[in-house]
Amino acid sequence: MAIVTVPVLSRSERNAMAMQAAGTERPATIHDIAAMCGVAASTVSRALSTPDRVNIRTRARIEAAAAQLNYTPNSQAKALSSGRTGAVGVLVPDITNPFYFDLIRGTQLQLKAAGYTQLLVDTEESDEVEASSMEQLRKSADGIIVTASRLSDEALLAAAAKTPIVTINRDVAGVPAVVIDTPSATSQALDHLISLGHTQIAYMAGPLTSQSSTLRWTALAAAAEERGVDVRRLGPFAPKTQSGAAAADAAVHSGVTACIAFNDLIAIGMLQRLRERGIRVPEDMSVVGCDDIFGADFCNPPLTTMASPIEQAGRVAVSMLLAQLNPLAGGGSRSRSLMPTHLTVRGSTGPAPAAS
Amino acid sequence: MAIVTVPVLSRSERNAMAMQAAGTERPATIHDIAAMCGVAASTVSRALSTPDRVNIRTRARIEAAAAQLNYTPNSQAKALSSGRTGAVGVLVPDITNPFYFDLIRGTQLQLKAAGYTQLLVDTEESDEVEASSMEQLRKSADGIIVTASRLSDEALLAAAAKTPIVTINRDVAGVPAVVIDTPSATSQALDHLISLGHTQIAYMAGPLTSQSSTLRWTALAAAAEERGVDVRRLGPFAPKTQSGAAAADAAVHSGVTACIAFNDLIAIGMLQRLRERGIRVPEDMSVVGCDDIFGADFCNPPLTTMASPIEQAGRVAVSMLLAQLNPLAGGGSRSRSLMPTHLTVRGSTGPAPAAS
DNA sequence: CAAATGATGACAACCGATTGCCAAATGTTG
DNA sequence: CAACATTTGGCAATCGGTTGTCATCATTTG
Repeated sequence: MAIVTVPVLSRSERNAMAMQAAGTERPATIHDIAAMCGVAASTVSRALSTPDRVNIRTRARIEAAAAQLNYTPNSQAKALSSGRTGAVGVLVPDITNPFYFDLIRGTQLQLKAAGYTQLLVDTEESDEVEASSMEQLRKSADGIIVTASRLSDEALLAAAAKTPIVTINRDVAGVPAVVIDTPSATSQALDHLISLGHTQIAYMAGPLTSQSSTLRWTALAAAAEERGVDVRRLGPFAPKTQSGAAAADAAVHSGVTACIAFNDLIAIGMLQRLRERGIRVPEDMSVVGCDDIFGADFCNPPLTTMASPIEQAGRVAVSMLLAQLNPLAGGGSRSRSLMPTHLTVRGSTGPAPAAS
Repeated sequence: MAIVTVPVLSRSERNAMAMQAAGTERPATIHDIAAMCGVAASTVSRALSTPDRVNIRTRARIEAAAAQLNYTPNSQAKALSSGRTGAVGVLVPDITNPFYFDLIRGTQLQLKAAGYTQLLVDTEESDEVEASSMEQLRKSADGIIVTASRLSDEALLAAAAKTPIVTINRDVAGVPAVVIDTPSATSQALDHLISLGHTQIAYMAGPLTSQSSTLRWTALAAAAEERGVDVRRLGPFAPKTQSGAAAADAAVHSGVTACIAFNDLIAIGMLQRLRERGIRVPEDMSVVGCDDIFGADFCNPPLTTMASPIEQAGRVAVSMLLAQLNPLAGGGSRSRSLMPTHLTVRGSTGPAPAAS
């Protein structure tokens, strides 16, 4: 029986063969550069990451070779040895919600500017998915931005101990957070409605698990008491336009003349339903939304809403996270950032109808 | 001078110390499992990835240990050695555009279902950013979904030779593609307008680099000739609501009674501008959009538009890409998928005004 | 009972980078 | 010119897995 000797191939030989076979030019590695320059791979690594550590002449040679081979470091390998992945996870409860479009845009822009990659994850409004995603991201991302978390305070705190985290619209002591100050805008909305003569007002609540909704209601109820007007809470309603129909019906049935919705989606859904039912906005019913999402300005009528600097919130969250990741840059990173909001009055609010 | 002997620590010892020091429980590795079960790390690897290759009893022990340690494989390391990252890049020209929201949702859902991670990248409508992103993703993703590419046919073809790619709304021979059949819907839109008595119609074109816009215009011009009506092309206009103002003015100035916009954003922008100028829709001017994005149903008036199965297109693109990645599953993967569209008539189109 | 067969699991190389440590080369000073 | 200080760059271990190869052990068969 003949013994077939299989020649042992060096890395570059194999690479060359692979290229020949597949026609697919394999990305260059530091070894390729090292071979080309006649130095060790470690020197190449240093030349590119710690330039001072390498003679300026060899560095120049290496840089030239790198450019010629069109070298780009393999991020996987980098991540494995250095421990940092250059990626940041962004968790949103529902990509469908336009609110998060602006947020995602903000994080995306800021992350890209800092050379990071964005890993977008839809947690489907589920705390379980959220928890498992975070666990997963712990290894594949350097940090996580969690929006409108559905997790318990304890769970969030525990997670924050393991991974750098910044939350958005979820305030837990000990976890850096960006909070959009809609509760204060809620009072403005109430004053706006009161100035229009409304005294019977409803708050169309969001999900029970939403801290934002709770905070808004608390602020609203306090302000209402203070001002001596009647504000009742209806719902909860899912933050989708479809829920707007139920919300509209509930509002009409309750006899109020104005309502403040948890968010613009519900408000826009209400507008549609009210129109269907022949109830005029704002003549018969005033509607205030929250967030000023895409569409709030061109719906019918245009929506009076509490404008949130959503995209900016995303950017700030990224900045806070990056400050946490690279403490060197100084500038003591604040652990909490409150984003101001303001009321944008459009066509969906008007004077209260004469008492019937 | 005393010689201090630094004890050499084993991996697990170091790990233990790190845990003690930081209080941060480091994720378990196959080595931890191996140590716990008294087997080699490679055996653990096989037990988890090639179960048949390992005795059922040891496998059970390993699985138990893995569960107890709450083991999750490190995706970076996996990617490094296996060559596959479990991630798919999704390139969109502009995250701002609501069209891509639906698309992103579709890809996200389908990718997650298949256990893949989505890497979202905004190419900012720039061919350079697009090219560099693709080069970057070549190593950090198993495949790429490119929407409305700004690259040349050659560049796309070259890229597709190096990485599995599926394009959306960009048809290049040799590159798998999902194409939304808006050109055919354009003819339907034309017929709809003709049936309403319009004879002077404008097409508000999108970016010159957009193949979709060109194809729609070609189909529209052909259909117009066939039917003997006058359709002129105006623009190009950027696909943003802000461009709608210019588009509206151009349409009015050209004297047409109806226009078909490249997409809903332009159409919605037009509606706003026309309203500002006191031009009634649809009494004075009919407007047709394209895509049926979020907001098209509740703008004022609701927009007649060519409805695209956007989310579905995203899902199909993912399926095609995954079929390309795992050819084993059989089912000869088609290289081109045409998504049907249809006209959704709402309030923005009406009978042509009596000749003035 | 010995030989052939197959199941099982350990060893070690490898993926592409980073980094501590050390030796060689270079430069400086007395 | 010797002694010492500094660069400079290579070696090798490491990150956490995967996978080819091979020795070993148990089982079946002649």
